[in-house]
Amino acid sequence: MTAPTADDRSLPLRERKRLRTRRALTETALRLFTERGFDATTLDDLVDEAEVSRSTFFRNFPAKEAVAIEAEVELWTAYLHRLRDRKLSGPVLAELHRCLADAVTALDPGWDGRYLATRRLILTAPALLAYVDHYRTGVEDEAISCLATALRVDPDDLRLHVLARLTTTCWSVSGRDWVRRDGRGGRQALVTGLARAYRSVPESLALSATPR
Amino acid sequence: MTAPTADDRSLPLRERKRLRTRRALTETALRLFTERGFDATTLDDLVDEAEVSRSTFFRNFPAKEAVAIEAEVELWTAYLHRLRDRKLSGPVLAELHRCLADAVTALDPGWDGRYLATRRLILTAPALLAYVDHYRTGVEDEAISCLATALRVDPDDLRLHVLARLTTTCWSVSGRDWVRRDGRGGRQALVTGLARAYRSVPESLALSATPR
DNA sequence: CGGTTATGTGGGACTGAGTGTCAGATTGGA
DNA sequence: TCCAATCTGACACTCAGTCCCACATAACCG
Repeated sequence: MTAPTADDRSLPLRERKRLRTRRALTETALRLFTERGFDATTLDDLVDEAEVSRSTFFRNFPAKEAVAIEAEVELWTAYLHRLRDRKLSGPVLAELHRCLADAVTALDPGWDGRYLATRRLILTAPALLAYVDHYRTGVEDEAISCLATALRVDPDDLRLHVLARLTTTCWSVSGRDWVRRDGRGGRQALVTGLARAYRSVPESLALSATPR
Repeated sequence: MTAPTADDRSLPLRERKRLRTRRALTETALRLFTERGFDATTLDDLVDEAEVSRSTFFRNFPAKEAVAIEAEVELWTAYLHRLRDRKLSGPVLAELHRCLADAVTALDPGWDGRYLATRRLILTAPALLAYVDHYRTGVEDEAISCLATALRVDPDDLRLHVLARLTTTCWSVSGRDWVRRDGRGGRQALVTGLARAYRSVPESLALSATPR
């Protein structure tokens, strides 16, 4: 489950190079965007600093925004991966929770810092926020199709949509909280917060307004 | 609740003109995008056909995508409007449902056709889909802040996030279904489908996988 | 090992969205 | 009727993203 690193000798040379440039780009991007701002940093600045061509950039990332949210992508990729592999049994919401929590736990040690940087960046750049919103929708769709297959249910079944969105909602709220505390408590605190979020889901439907 | 039309004599002339150009732009846009495709239609094509300048376009819409999803905006604007005005009492999810259903019902008669055209367009243009995803997130955030104020609850309370997202989820599924049937059954069918969606929300949490 | 093929890279030209500015027109008010 | 506020059109500019082609380098095979 560990992501292949650029110096993994088992990979063909070409693949290793690709990973190296990818990593160079994400690192440089996070640094430049943080220092100068997302909008103020042009793609030319970035590829210049990372010493690759614009062509190469677009062969690795579909858009300027994409290189800034690698940490987000790593998380959801791991989540979907687990969801696909897992034999589901029992309440589905709990299964989704488990997949997400496991995914978070297994991410490489440097992820925390990268994710914090990414989230902070997003707070300053509307374009990034829009990009993440749409990206997560894609993740939800993937999750729905996984579930539909695994449970042998119509992909249009509302229940799947609700469950898939609940997962991103729980993440969104607990993740934001974690970032607000600057990641204090580390991975453990994040997982704990996530669990609390999932626990309070059932209360949501019961929420009632008392007219004053 | 009826949107002001371009020939409402009670409005100052300036405002009437503004509405007229807005309407010209949305109508032309929907037509051109449908005929030639969203990507294949340039902004110059559009403003040329609508007989306004590019400057005027960007004074009315923040992006090319925005002019294509006016029907979507009308819906959610009406929803949020009702949500703000309404005195909430009882189960909040039911209240949200009521706001949305009322909003749909009250929209002007031409809305059906415009919305169908918009949704079909979105199926063909990824950029539009991304734009709508992000737009709806904004609506959810607005709804959350409304609810937080009305219920005197922390805006970070997960329950509000869940409720706000459930609303867009229910809409998304029932709306897609309605569009797939080419809007057959009209507004009434849409509202009925929406009600069914809301009804099946509680079952979602209970959904359980039976290992085979 | 040497030669061939496939794949990746850099460079440059091009399109089109979105922004800023400014002079001129149009509206609202006195 | 005249003035001030506001809106419009036109133009120049930046930058993201696409396309294409010559060249290099890795992978494969005899």
